[in-house]
Amino acid sequence: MTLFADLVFPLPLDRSFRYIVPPNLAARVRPGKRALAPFGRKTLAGFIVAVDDRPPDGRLDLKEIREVLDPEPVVSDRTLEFTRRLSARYGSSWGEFLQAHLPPSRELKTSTKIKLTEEGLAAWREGRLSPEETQAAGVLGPKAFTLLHIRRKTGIKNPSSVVSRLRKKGLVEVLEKTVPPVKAAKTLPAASGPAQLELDFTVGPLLRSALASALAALDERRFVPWLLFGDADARLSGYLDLILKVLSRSRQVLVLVPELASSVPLREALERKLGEKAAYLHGQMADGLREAEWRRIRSGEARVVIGPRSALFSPAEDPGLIILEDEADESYVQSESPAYDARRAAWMSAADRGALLVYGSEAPRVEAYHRAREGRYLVALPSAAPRKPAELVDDRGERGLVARRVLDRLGENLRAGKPGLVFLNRLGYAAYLQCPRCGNIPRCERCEISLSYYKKEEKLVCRYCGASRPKMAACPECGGRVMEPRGAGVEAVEEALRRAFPGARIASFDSARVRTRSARDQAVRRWATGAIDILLGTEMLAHQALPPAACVAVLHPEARLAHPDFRSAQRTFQSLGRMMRYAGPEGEILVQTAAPEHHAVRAAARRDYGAFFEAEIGFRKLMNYPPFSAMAEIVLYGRDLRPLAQRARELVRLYQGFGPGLEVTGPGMVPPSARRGEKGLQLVLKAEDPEVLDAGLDLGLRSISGRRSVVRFD
DNA sequence: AGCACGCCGACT
DNA sequence: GTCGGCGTGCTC
Repeated sequence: MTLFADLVFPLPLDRSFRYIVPPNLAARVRPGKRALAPFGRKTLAGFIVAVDDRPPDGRLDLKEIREVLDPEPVVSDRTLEFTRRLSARYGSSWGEFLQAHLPPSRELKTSTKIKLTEEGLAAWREGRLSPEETQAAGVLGPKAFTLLHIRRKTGIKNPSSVVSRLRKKGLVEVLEKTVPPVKAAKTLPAASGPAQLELDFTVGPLLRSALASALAALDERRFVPWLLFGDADARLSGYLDLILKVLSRSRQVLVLVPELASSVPLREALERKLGEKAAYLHGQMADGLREAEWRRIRSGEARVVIGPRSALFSPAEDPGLIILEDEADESYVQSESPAYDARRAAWMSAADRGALLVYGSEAPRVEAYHRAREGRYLVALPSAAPRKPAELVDDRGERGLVARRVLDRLGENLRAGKPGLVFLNRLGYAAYLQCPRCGNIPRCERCEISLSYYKKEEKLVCRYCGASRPKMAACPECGGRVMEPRGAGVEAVEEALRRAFPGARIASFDSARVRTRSARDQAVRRWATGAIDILLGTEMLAHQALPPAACVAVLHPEARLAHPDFRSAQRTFQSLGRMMRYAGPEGEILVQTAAPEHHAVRAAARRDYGAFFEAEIGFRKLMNYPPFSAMAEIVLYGRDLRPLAQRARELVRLYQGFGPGLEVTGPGMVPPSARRGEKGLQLVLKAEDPEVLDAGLDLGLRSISGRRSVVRFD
């Protein structure tokens, strides 16, 4: 009887491939092990996901697997099932999800080295080669080097074409080896839970009642979700209580954070209380370190794992608690392959492990809050210290860029020796230039959006593709002699502040000015030591850890409301809230806005999530947006708009004929920033029934070709 | 992802 | 006239 094995590869493919298992390997094939198999013109390591004795219908030209790589499965059955469901849900690669679960020592990277043959050496000596070939051969000599090495030494832009030419002539030899990036230990450490924590402590009063039932569930390995709603301090102490409780039950804890920086207080508190270092896993870590951390987690030595969304794939086999800090943060969505939403993935993972899942937030997504309230898993924490509301400054009818009232308050604080923070989320001097005579606005030729104006550099810059050109003196359309700046940016505000406060030490913190890590650290240090009177910044500043300011002014937080996105009100509420947090408990906050009556601005200024939620959920209901429907965004990518538009139109037509219950909007242009140089067309799908959306995505993704990305809002 | 096949511009 | 660009499609 012949056996067949289905393999998935760590490539962005959403299918499995069936191979014949030769009789000598039949005893060793098993799901969860990897096998070497011919794929295209290469031999790749793929994961065995199924083994059976039924031949596939139709196809007879199957290839055989070459080798079974692992003596034991490298992923558990649970991981196989979890990754299968993830890939089905997000239409992305099963193999890539599996690969993400492995330590660096189990990754196989192909190292390609190039070597001159005898003949090539002779040809080089005799000068029979073209200039580029001579250069490349000169670098190579008789020893083998990588393509990257050739490019670095010679400056040849595309060494692979030179090398392939040489190879066709038999002058070079290409050596391929698959090697793990770090020494592979023969075996993985045995998966093991942590030792029981012998520690006496008392839980803060905040959580006591909710905790009792969650712990009862934990003891029965029953899944329990929480939305832990409260400010950062209250959440931190809640997390600590939970972590200690779960550790005392000999189960590991997984903490997902948006950025490493936001996990510092938690890591420090854990070290103080437990005297142990939480394990940290991140894709950009050096392989050796990642390997060591991976082993520490797998063996149960590290009891707490902290990391970004990918830490969900860490080898903690049986965590009792998964915390997802700041659930509204967009970094939990990965749109490149393998695409997934870590919030949903964490839910799935906790559900099959019988773990407690805790989403934490001070300003959760309204869909998350709604679901938590409906599902009775909202756990609200009382605020440690009530904070003062912000003062709304209506600037309609103001003459200056910065409202009189804002200048007054900044000035008075300055005179009292108290520095101020000013936020405006717009780079450059002006959003665009416009000719007052003919109304012409200079646009980027590639992206067709208006160009931002940078005054100091006298440049116009495209904020999507980064292309820049010198500022024109006259209108290119009508020859008018002035081009007026419209839509003030940080550079203009800086100018206005310098005029208003001559002699004050004013600094600007934005991505155009503060490019490097060290420049960023230096700016933060200068602010912390009181060397800056007024610090001006964009959204980027709102992601720094800064000491609080006596006075915080936020200019035009409503700007993003103009974005055609159903989440723009929520984003406005969240970002305004984040900026307001930089005012200490005693700090004064001014919000200068042209939309003081908008619910997101008003509620944020009053720090009233409840009011925001009620208004926003009403709007979502009215418009049939999530959580009242399921939505997904499909983006098609390509260099040229025309073929792209063709594909998009076909897809729209397909969906229009799909039947009732599925609504399609678009196509619309998306910022090409995500993929450099490429254009993107976006379609939005909406369905009241999530299963209809699933079916729609299934159909659409099967019938379109070319590069695409899919994001589900769920 | 890689790689091959297949049609339109600058040149040994 | 050809080399080579990348658009398109396929990998058991």
